[in-house]
Amino acid sequence: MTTPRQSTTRPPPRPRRGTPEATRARLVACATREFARAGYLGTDSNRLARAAGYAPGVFYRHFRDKRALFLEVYRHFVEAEWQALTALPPGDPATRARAMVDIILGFHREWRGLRRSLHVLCASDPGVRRAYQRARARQLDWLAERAPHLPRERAALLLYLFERTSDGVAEGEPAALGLDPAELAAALAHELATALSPPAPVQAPPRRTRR
Amino acid sequence: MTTPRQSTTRPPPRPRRGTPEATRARLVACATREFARAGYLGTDSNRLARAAGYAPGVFYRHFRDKRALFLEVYRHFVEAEWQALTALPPGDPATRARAMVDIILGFHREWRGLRRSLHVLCASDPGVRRAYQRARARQLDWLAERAPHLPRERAALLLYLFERTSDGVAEGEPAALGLDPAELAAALAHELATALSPPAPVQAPPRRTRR
Amino acid sequence: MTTPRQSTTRPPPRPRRGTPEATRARLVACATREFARAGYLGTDSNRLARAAGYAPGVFYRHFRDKRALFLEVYRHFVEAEWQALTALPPGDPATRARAMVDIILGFHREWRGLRRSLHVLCASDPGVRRAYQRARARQLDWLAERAPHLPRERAALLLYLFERTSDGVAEGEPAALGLDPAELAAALAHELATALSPPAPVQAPPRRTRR
Amino acid sequence: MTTPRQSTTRPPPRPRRGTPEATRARLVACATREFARAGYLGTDSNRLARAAGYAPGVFYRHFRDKRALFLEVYRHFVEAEWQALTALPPGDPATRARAMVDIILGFHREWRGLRRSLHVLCASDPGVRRAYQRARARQLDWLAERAPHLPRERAALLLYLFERTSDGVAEGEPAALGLDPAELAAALAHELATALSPPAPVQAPPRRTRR
DNA sequence: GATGAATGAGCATTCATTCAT
DNA sequence: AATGAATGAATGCTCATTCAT
Repeated sequence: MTTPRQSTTRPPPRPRRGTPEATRARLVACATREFARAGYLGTDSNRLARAAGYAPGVFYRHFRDKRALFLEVYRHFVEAEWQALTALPPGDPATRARAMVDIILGFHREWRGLRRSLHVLCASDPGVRRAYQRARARQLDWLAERAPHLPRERAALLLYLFERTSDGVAEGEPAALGLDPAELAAALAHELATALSPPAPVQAPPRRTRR
Repeated sequence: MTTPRQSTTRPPPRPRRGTPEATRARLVACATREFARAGYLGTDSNRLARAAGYAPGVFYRHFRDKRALFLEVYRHFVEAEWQALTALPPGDPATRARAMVDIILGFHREWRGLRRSLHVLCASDPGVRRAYQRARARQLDWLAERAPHLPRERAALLLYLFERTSDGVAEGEPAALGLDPAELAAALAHELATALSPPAPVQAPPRRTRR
Repeated sequence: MTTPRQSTTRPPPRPRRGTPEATRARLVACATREFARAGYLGTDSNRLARAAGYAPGVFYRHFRDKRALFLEVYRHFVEAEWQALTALPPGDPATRARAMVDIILGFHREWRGLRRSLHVLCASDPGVRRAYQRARARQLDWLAERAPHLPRERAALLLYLFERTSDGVAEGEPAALGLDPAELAAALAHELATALSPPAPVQAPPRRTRR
Repeated sequence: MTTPRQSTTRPPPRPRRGTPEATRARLVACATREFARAGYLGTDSNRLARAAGYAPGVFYRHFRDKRALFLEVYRHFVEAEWQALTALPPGDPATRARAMVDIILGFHREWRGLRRSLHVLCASDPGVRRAYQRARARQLDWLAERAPHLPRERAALLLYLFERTSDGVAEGEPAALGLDPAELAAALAHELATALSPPAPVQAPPRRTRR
């Protein structure tokens, strides 16, 4: 999942008594595709194992249950997005912000099915909710570090805004709302650039420091 | 559902040969509680009927399936929130914005369980997704009318921001993120007031790059 | 059901507090159509009442249960076929036999759906089985009277042959078996004519008593 | 089902991780008993699995649904009857005919419950109807081959006569009709012997109008 | 007599999970 | 480690029948 390309991968090469790590990795990789395609509720654990070329029982030797596998998949997703974002070369805030927006929107669009599954599980499983919130906290810490002048609450709003908007765009909501997705992306980039910019340099005349 | 008070109502008074409308209403009311309590996936149609004091078969006389009932419940929720918001007395933008934020946060907190169910369904049922997007479009239209100077894209961002933040606050995420919910609410109110205010009065010279 | 014509009858005129007999008759008439159309298992008792323009409860005021209604319908069917057969004008055996075959085949074809329902019920309900056997005994008595020279066992075989063949033809089995329905009908008529004919008048020399 | 003996077998020995074939076979065997005992409508897939000593889920690993299992059972029945008939030693027509009648009557009596189920399904399920007609066509072909002088239509009548009469005898209809089952069987055997006999040996000049 | 809301046992089917092999 | 047959609780839904109005 290093790349969001939803490769039309052929049936996996097939293992045969591999290392636990390899088996686990294969399960995670295939589950990612399955969850993205059919959703968490639409995939049964037998299929998950079969998709990776294993018998049903293998699944439970490597994961406590279906949820645990999903959490692993989610972790990978977060990690991949993270990598993509932090791999960005330095540059002026506007350019960087734009690039980040594109990455984020791309991830959300590409892995829409996974995001849906995440919503289902966050809404129905406290454990996943916690894992999700942990990831969120990590993002917030990162953002706070990058923009020390930004109040933590405002940073949180920014994250929320990004998350919800990205999901909405990925789901095609702009069309349903009569909006231009490109405009939405631009507005998002603008918000991010503003937030990441140094606090408004010098003699900001009246109180309009806000953002 | 005129009030978000989640009354810990005891087993419903119990009917006995009521009108179809009354039965339907009772099913909707009890289902609201059940969905809020146990979640969409945590109840089945039999239980929903029993919760309202009926036998399982009754359910299918009034609703095609569980989803149809949920949509009805959701419609009620949207309507109630709507009523509460539009019932607000006029006043200066800041005060109004604050009141609106409180209403919205209140609804989301009170009906957290319902919101979770909504997320589950939006993520797994295209039909509910559509219904949800319709409600969203309606809100956007309303906002656009109230703040004609606000570009539609910005209005959409505002809605997204509100929705996600409200859900987050309702879920207790601020604590997990080391944030002060009151601060978050204040920031939200500030955004709303700004958006609803007339477009920046006079000779705002150069720096008004706002976003 | 005096005539097998499957009239595309419009929705019944609708009653309103009629005599018990009229209601009962209406239920029987409409049930005949419904059973013929959707089969016994494919028709639920509510629909049966509704088809006749009544509420579900009415049904049980006039019939003990669905089965009882079917028995009534069956009785009508038997009666109608009977009437048609006994209404035939006298004539030479061959002509009469042919006419009878045509009547019987017509009835079975027209009321194929009803026959199917009869098979379902005969096979699963001892009560219906008994009613059916009673009707059969009556036919046998009639035949025995008409052809006194015919051993009762042979008469029974003739009845069985007619019943099964007529059902088969009505179901379109000849096509599936590579047979000509007309030939089948002719053969049937031949059997009947032979059976009804006086015992082979004169000096039948060898043992070729065959029928 | 090699023998029609309806052994009053006790609860099956019980398996424990058998091969799919063995499980399937066990399901078929037990379903045969269940269908014969309680009828097709009188059992459900859960019961069928339990009767074979399995949990409900097992059923669906081996059969699409109850109907598919029944078709399998029916196939076995047809096959068994077939085997019994074709295993008959050669001999003179009359003796052979008598033996065949006895076999057929025996099968129908022994598996009366199965035959009832077949009637139910033929009358309510087009798919089973087709399977049934295919079996019928096969029998007809066989008969046509054995008795090449017999017009196909007459052969069909013979099959129909046998089927219906055998079912009737198995159901005890002779008693209800005041008939002697032995006589019926004899008459049946006579018909068969005649049909199977070579076409009337020598100089039968005029009277052979019989088809 | 007629109504139709309500009943509730029943049924086909699924699927996460276990465990003997 | 891997297999896959087996589990069984759970779920959505139907429909013959009842009975309060």
